[in-house]
Amino acid sequence: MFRPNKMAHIDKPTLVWLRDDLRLADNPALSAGAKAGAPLVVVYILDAMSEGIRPLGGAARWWLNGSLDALARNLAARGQKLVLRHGPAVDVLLDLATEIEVGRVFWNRRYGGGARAVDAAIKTALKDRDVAVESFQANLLCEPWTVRTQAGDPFRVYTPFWKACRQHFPPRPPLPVPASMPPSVDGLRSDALADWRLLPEKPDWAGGLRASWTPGEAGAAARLRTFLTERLPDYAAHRDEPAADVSSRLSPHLRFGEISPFQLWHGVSPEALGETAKIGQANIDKFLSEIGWREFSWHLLFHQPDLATRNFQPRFDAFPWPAVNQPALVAWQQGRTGIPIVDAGMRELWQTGFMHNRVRMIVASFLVKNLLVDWRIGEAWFWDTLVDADAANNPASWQWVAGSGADAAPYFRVFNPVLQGEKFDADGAYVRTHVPELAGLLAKQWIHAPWKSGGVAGYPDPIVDLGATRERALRAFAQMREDGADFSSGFSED
DNA sequence: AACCGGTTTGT
DNA sequence: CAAACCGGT
Repeated sequence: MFRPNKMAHIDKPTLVWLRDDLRLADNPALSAGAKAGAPLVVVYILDAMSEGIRPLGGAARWWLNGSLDALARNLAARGQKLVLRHGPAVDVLLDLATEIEVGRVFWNRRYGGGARAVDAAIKTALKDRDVAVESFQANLLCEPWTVRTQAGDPFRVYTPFWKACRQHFPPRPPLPVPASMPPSVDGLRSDALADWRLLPEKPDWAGGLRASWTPGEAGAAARLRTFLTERLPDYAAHRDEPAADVSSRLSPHLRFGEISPFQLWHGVSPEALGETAKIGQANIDKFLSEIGWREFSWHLLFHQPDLATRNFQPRFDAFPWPAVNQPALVAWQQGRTGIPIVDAGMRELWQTGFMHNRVRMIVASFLVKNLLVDWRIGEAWFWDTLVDADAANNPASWQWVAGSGADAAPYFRVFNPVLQGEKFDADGAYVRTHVPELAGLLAKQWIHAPWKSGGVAGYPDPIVDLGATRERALRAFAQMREDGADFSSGFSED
């Protein structure tokens, strides 16, 4: 009959905890909170302390500041507020739950090892207090535990993984922005965003980021519109050309959850594009397969939580990385290696917080194979400087290039940055954009190898010989293969 | 999601 | 003589 324990939470506030899902549209946790018929508290927690949660890099901190600012404004326009708190998420969340006598807590799932441990601990503690907790699928099209080989193992190869993932399609349609949201709880304390000091101070190095990006849900939607109308029609043919400007540039928006993969999947569906768009299926499939690589990376991280520190293929544990050549590493970071396309990429990264995907592979191959620098060191630099680095894609991609990863480039695949430049930046437009020393100084036949024409004043000679370092890398990797008795590879037992 | 050196093929 | 092809790394 009358069941006070079950009814008790109805009027108690609902807490929606936002993390990497800083959007109002297609946000299942927020939509559930809006419908719960109780006061709604929306919180974001800056957690730089919990074990296994990687502190944000500098570029990501800049982005987060803009994204939270945009989110707070969007909420305010709908009569809601964003509560900001900082500290270890378990403590902060449980304190807030007590403070507002919370009835229910909703969030969208995370998939990193440390993040899942935090969420599980909070869920247990809340349930012990008789608080209802519900989590939602919002940030991946395929929950990692639902995609298995016929033998029941996680996939180690991309193509069959994506095929299996696609068996679940079509994904659910995106949810609309909640039509209305109940008001928050009066008098709740919130940190001031500015006090988090997410923005660089002196020096203010973020000018190039401000010029390149608009963090926030509206910026993400604008990028998607531009992509669908201006870039997707040429995507398959030109996505590997860094000067072509056909990539979506949605990665940082996806990273912070300002747009969801569900919105993207449906955004490129024939129904959404309309019959007049005449965008070939090859373009759509190519774009979706990039979404697939994102899914695959999170799938890998789910099954190997220490993907950022441990080789996916254990035989790489025996690889004898030499002591780091510090001047060479700095030259790479600063874009002064004397290899034009490498320097162009590294300077694009430093300037804009982004690098074209093809160029990421080239600069990573150069660091790992030509300079023989441990992939973790490159991964850490990208983590600090990219606006889109996340806990899964960044390490998975570095391991892919190094050859230690899942479905990775074989160890003997050493990119030749001159040939890559000639193939994918044939007229040198990308190099000229980012390496001003080389702009206008050279006929295009030397733009990717200026030393062959006697060099260019003000631009360094190559710091290494590409042919000799290639041979050195092939010898080192071959040696590892001979030495390694353990050819097993892949996921830890879990 | 390569590269390289050597060989064969095609005009 | 350049492009295509091939096998090995």
